[in-house]
Amino acid sequence: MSSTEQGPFTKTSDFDSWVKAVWQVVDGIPRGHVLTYGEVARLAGMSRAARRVSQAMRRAPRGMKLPWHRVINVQGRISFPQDSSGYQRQKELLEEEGVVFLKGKIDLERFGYQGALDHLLWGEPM
DNA sequence: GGGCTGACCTACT
DNA sequence: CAGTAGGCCAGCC
Repeated sequence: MSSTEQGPFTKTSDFDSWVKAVWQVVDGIPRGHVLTYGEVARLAGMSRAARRVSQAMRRAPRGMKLPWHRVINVQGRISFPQDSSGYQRQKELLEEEGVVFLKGKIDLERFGYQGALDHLLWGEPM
């Protein structure tokens, strides 16, 4: 038993399996909510692979209709350059679902998974 | 094999 | 709050 376990995916050949796990996690994000790259990586089984989540989503087939726009960075911001078409497209899709941008940022306490659970337990803040 | 890039994250200043 | 530094690791040259 190693004390420095990193996860079930230690070989490159396992990366493809992990990619599919990422697709499932992203596909499970409810409308109107978001997850960070790090959260998706952890839920898929590799806590330190936040940077690989974008690779995984880019590999997804078009027909899958993956809700890629519900994945943002831990700062609550969209990870595309602000002047890119990808940024605009992602922001539109999210606002269409009721996600609110405040000064270019999304309140993770409110629209993230953890935030949703907290609201159920503690009630709506404000 | 080596070096660079990137839809990232944490910690520190 | 902004900026920096180190860590992460698959993919591409």
